[in-house]
Amino acid sequence: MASIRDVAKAAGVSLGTVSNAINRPDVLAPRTLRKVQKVIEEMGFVPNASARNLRAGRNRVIGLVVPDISNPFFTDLARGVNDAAFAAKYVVILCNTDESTEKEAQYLDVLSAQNVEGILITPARDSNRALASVTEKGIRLALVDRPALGLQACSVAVNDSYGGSLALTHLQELGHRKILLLTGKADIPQVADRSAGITEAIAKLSASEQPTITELRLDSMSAQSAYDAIKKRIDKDLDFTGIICGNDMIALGAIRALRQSGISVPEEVSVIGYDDIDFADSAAVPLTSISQPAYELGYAAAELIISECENPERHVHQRIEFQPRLIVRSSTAPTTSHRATLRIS
Amino acid sequence: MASIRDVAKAAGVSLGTVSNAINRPDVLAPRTLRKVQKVIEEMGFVPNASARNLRAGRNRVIGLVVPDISNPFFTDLARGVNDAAFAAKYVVILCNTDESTEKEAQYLDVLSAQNVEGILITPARDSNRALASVTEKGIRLALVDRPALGLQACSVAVNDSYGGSLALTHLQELGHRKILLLTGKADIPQVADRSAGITEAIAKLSASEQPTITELRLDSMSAQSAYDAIKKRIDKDLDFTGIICGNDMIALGAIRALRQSGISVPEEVSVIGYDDIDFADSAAVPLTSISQPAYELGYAAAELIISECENPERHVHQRIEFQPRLIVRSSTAPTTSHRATLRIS
DNA sequence: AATTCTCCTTGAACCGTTTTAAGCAGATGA
DNA sequence: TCATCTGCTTAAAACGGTTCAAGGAGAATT
Repeated sequence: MASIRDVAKAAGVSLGTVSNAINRPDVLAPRTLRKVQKVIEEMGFVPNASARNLRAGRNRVIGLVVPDISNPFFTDLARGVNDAAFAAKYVVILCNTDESTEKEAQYLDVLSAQNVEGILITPARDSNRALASVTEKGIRLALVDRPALGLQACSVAVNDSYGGSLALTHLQELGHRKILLLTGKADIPQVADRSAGITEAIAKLSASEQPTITELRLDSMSAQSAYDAIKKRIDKDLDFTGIICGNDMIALGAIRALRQSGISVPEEVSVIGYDDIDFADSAAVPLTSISQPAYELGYAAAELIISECENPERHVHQRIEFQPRLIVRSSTAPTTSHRATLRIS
Repeated sequence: MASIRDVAKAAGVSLGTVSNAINRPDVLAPRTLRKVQKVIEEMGFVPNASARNLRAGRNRVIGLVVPDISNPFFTDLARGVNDAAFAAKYVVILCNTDESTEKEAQYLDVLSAQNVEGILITPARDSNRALASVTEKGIRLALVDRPALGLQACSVAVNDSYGGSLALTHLQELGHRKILLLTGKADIPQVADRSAGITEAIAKLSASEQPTITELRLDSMSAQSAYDAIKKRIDKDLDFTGIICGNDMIALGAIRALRQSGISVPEEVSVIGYDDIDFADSAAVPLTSISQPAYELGYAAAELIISECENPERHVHQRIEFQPRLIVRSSTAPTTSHRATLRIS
């Protein structure tokens, strides 16, 4: 392992000159610069990041903390983060919390021990205490897909409330009046915001047009648990004509359960997903879904925190909000009664 | 930012004692230990990883270099790596090469600058030179899903040749004699190995039973490029009854193209994917696929490299090989002639 | 020729840890 | 009482860089 001293000796210059050759090539005489660069090249010298960081207090590392990287939304997000980081010569440490507050706290500790410059996080719940202690250690924070409640930090989000209203309005316009909301735990902020958006959208409708909502909370937002929940529900009677799902995996699981019980989608029940994952298009019933710009979200978040790291004094915290879009495919359709109405008019 | 000195001052002991409290609690007198721990707790002191690493030469960071994290195979793999790393209190830097040798080399540079202890890599092509220079810098290497050609390194892989033969044998037994191989560039090792497995499997058959293979190389192993390729191919005539795909995304794209052209799957053409991604089950036509234990692969690879980092002198390089499995769903079926044959006999 | 300026280069301090040899009590044995 | 031992604690030397004040060599000016 060559050190900067070895290079200096080999090039016949002082250690400081080698450092300059690396970090401020312009202060060196061209001849000296070339000479040093040649030696660096020959020896395959790579500056030790730890030593560098120790002195400079910077290391070009950021942490990304997400609930579940297997979820395509976060996969895309992670790619966005990675690409933005790579472009700025930063590096990303990926952390999976599996929605566990405890694991999140542990990862936060590890990241601050690693001295990362910034952390991009989608907090599973309101983990404000843990987050506050991170900022106290001088680590910059950016909240992803979640507003910064009282925290001095940037945030990047998709308008979940609007997303919820998009889904509801779509089903409502197709004539659905009894809607099942199949979603995750209420303490997940995204879940709460979308519910709020749905409630608001309903409030704006005239009384006669207002659908009734039944909520069903899943412990895990996976296809399997949606499948199980719907299977159980169907045994009783079918008290809904439309389902709004917390994500596309849930929608896929629900559709599988419905079809296996002989209930056709979208003829008997319409199902709308969330996230518009790549496979929504190739699913057994191509999914109507709410599309979120996950990649762009990640890219923007990384740019934000990197710019804060590079320019702390000039930085002002900001909030970037993306708008979700409704993508209509084949898993939603007008209700039979609505079709009849249309025919009459 | 509290340093170890601040803690020492506050606790009224020397700096070395604080260090001992952290790293070798047993050498301290119980009273001293408690006193120091209390101060550490109160000040929220976290040792600086850079300084630590600089001195100790270790930093508990490993790099994971994969072609594309959006590919569910690598997503699962990354989870496995992350979980194993987390269990050992390591941290993972994720790198996406997009199959580009150049980006791979850049990431390798960044990782060695970061002084990572080890790198887990699925090299896009034979990038032996770049890899060799990494090992020269004292960074340990483990190859994922790829044997170590001449490199002193551990490797973890799935038997791709066997996977290829599984796919071929399945279609062959269903009566298919004209098979299209829809896969990626020939210089991707996995692609080459599977082709080899297919060729070997064919060689073992009697001449009359041997199917003929047509190969079609896609530039990108994505659903879209498969869709385009099949669309173009169909305009001519249908000179195959079965397709073996390089991965499930390709299979999904191919199926979409076939069905849009009025060709039914599996009645007219059987399609077999590779990877058995989560969505294979929920696809328009549930996919027959070759399942790879991606999570386990990642977990094993991370364990291997971490054990090497912890115990360099006792470590011996090893190769772990996992076996793929055939998962039969609805996208493959006997050919019409084969069904006839079965009926007669 | 002496002075002033420029432009580069150098040496030394410092970043926050770990580690090791040395030091210092208090206890034990002679 | 003095020497030896034992059990903790401490001071100081790395680790490999960055940075900055100070120095030195030419070139330009007087």
